[in-house]
Amino acid sequence: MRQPYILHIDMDCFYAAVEMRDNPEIRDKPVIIGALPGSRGVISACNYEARKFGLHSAMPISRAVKLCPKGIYLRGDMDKYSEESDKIMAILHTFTDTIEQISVDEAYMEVSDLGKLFGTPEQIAVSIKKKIKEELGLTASVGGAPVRFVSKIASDLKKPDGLLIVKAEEVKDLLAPLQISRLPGLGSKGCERLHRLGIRTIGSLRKYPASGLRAAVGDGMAEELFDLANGVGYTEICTEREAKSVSREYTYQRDTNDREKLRKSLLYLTDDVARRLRASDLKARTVQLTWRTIDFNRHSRQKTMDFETNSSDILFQEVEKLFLEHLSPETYVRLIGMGTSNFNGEIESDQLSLFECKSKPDERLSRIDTAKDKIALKHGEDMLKRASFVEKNND
DNA sequence: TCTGGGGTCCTTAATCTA
DNA sequence: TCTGTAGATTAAGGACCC
Repeated sequence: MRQPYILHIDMDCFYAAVEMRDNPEIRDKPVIIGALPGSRGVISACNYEARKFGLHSAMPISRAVKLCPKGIYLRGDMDKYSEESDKIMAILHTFTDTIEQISVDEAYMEVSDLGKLFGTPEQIAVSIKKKIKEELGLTASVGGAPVRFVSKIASDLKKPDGLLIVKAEEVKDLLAPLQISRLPGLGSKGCERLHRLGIRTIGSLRKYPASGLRAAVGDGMAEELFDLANGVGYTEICTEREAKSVSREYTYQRDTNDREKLRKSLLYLTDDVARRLRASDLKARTVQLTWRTIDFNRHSRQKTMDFETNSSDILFQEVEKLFLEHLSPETYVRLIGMGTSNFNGEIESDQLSLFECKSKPDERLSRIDTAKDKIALKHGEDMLKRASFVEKNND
């Protein structure tokens, strides 16, 4: 049987790198992409200059500003990054179609069959890096291994602009000294549990008595951890992935229990989700209302309908029912969101739902109070801009 | 002190159904 | 028809990932 070999391609601080390429004057400064100072939010990406100040992705922006007040803070331009991402994927597709895109800046590719055409995995990795650099002015780190998660660890170990090719017989030695947090699926909670057992490195996990680990984390989890520690993991590349849910959420700048404001936000969010469902030719059976209370706890209520839809009106009716039923007027909310899932059924795109046929566009828009909102909705402006507009005007 | 947004998958409990 | 049970499905929340 053919031995798989997988490359993991990961762009270096992607959003920040695109901005630095397009604005050379900020190249040597700390560049932070994410929420703007003064607002609620976190860092999406930052460059290595910013990291020197202790900044990292997911850090609250308020903390980032304290650590690095003179940084260049940018909201970021997802459309631009998405275009760049398409170009990167196009470069990867010049080598093979066995590619699994994980996010805008990351992908796995299977290269074991490409020897005759493009050379060894190392030669392919070098070519990919060179092409991305020459054609897009960006750097990528590439890791290679017979197993997916090891290729990812490899690319990560050599960041930025790195390359590490791991042979099958080298996998165990590479993993042994690394922290268990490098393993996929082990986040802060999982690591804490293992740390309590005295397990800190992947090597020590490998040597831990099986019975003890089973008792601590359960049979299934223990088996999976042993596999990972021994370099055993997924090798399949999934070239096509179907969405299982589509959702949208919004965090208020100030916590609120204003029913009309919450309802209006839900309407915007639902309309956005429904639009995306229609664009993807999807219809959902399950509707979910999500909210975050001031203690930062998340809550959700969902309902599965006996029919499927992508109609804004019907989805809003359902999510509004959940809202009225489960979110008490006394509850202060910091985030509200709606989601859809359960896309099982066959799509008949020419079959509009009964409700949608009956509902004229202007009737839908009449739910929204201001003329400005109507224009925004018609022109498909970004939902968050609209939501913050409503927020400002309601405050 | 402060903690986004959009996802996936897993666990657990409750409910439904054969 | 009643009861118990096992398995499937649904709902809610937790953990994780980028």
